[in-house]
Amino acid sequence: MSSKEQSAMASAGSSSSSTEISDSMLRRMAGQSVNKAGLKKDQSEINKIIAEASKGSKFYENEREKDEKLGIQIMKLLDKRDRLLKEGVDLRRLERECDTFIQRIESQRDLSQTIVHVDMDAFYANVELLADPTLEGIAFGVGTGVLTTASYEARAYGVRSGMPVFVAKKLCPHLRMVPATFNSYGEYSGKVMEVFRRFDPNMAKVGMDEAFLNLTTYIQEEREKDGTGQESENAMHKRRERIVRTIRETCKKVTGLTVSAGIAPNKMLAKICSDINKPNNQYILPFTRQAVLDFTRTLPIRKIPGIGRVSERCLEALGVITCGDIITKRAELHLLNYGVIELLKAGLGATSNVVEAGRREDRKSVGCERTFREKSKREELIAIVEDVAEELTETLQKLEYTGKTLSLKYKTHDFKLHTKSHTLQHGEYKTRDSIQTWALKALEESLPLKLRLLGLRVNQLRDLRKKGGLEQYFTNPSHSRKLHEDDEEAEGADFNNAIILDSDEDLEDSEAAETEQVERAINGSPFNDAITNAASSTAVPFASKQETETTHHPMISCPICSRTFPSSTTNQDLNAHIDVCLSKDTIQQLSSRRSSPILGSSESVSSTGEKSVGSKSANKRSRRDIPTNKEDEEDYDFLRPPTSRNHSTTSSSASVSPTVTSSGGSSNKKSKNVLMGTKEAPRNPFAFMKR
DNA sequence: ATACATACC
DNA sequence: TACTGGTATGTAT
Repeated sequence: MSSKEQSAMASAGSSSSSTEISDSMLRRMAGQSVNKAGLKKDQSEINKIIAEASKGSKFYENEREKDEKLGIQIMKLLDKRDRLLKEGVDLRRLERECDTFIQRIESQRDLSQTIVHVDMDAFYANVELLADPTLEGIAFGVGTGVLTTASYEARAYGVRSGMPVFVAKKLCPHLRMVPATFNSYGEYSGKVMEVFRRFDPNMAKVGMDEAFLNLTTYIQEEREKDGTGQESENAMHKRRERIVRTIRETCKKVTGLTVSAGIAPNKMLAKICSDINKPNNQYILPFTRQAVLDFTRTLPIRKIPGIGRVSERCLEALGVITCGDIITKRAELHLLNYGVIELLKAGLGATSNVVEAGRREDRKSVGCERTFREKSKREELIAIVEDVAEELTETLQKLEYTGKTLSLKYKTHDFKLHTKSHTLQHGEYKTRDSIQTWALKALEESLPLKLRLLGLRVNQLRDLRKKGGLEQYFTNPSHSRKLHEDDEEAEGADFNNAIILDSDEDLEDSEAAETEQVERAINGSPFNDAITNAASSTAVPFASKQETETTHHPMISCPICSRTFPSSTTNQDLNAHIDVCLSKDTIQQLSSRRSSPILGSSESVSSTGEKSVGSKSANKRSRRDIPTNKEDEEDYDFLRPPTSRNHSTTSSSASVSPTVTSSGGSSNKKSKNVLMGTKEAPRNPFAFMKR
């Protein structure tokens, strides 16, 4: 048994002598933003204080249980791996399969787009600072009960967003707390987003305080104005840096708030880079394949968006700590069915560079929930559900959606989450009554209960602003429409009327469902072909998409070493070359000699983190403060995880490189991404844990 | 279709 | 004493 397994056993088993807190628990209690943050104090000391402070609480007990379960899952995972290996699975074959994935990913690596991630520094805290200058230089937090943000002075003590106030006070006894004022954040957010839009009208907002920009078009236009022709890579580098500095200075001038930024050829890298020189600074990654690979090789996997605490632990158990390890351990990851392709893309730093504004049609659900002090009286719980239902109804009406399925969520006193949902066959949730009726029924059949949270959410939405019927397919093909254009008077509408008029009816026209089928029909899945080909040991087509689709080169070139071959070269020969090339070049470069464990703490990559959390304050919240300003209308402008989209292809403003379209023509019902991507294998750690 | 888990801001 | 709220997406059944 390896030492890895032993340590997995140790953390899974009963590591609870009454004084000892297991390593994983220490990390778990440290909270989600810990890895992103730079720390002045010794982190392990801080972690101990945090865990010690909440030990014995129901919250802690629940976390400990989850931690234990995870440990067991991880053991099963390792068992499964060992069993498969003992059964003589052909690791070499899996490795070769992965190598064709790598080759494919490399062939589509796109360095032509200038992607920027802009991220406001300690957003809520700095807005509060503007309103109250006495907070200057002071360790303070924003929020009540739980911190949504901590000032940089507070962070020096290990105080983090998402941390309960009482724990934060243990770390920093003189911590001052100020309540959150969400309306003002919305106003400032609107102002900075406006600034960002000047540089990329198609900017993708990510929550209140960050955004992705594609500066490619802006840069090109600026160069045309200058009369600058072709530029050296060095000149481009300087130009990118200068423009981003201008963006940040403009934000500061307009709002008084500081911004940090990351500049890179795709979203994942840009996002990671925006953290490096935080606060109030920027970081640019050179736009070369080599620089990207050097950067990712030692990058801790936890930095990859979508890899959270749980995935981190699973991967760690497999010996995958850095992105470089993903390449080294690719065969094992593939063996365990752990979304290798997505991991490889991240590991190679070749992820999506598509920046587009969120569209209204993208919204999938609308919900509302609240936390309160433990309650178990039937009448009290009913009153809360009624209240939540009322608020949800108003939100739905304001946003102009109805939905087919409704779910009730509740958290018991011991922090266990439960959901119940119901979908209407012939009608839609639309009125307060229709929502309340089912919600109350669902609650009552679960009673008696001791609860601390109740929430309702509507799924399977129908957009009331979108025309139903067939004409939608002929008129405005969804993409070109932007948000602002059609929501002028959204806030002026009178919904009380609607409530009365619709009273209790569920029956609504439900014809708008065909859309998905249309979308499915045009989805191709090039990667499926790759998988199929690899599995049947057929050679992978060698040329990149550009080559196959936009031109007809008589020669085929290796995307790794750029060597060219006559088109008559057989697939077998080509594959042989790939093997050699990959093992020589990419793989050696990527596999860290020995993934140095020092990286985790010596922080070559991160420095400070932040992240505002939450939006509405808990408990008491009048229905009147439903957002009403224009930026709030944009709340559906959320982020798709950068790694879940595929790169290259049209980024709306990409005029620099030729547009590339999907090549694989195969059909795959699961794929959602028209651009090129399939979802690929899932990244969920439990996918490969079953049985 | 439903329930639950993970992740992000 | 004390641990948010809103959204997405994936898996299991």
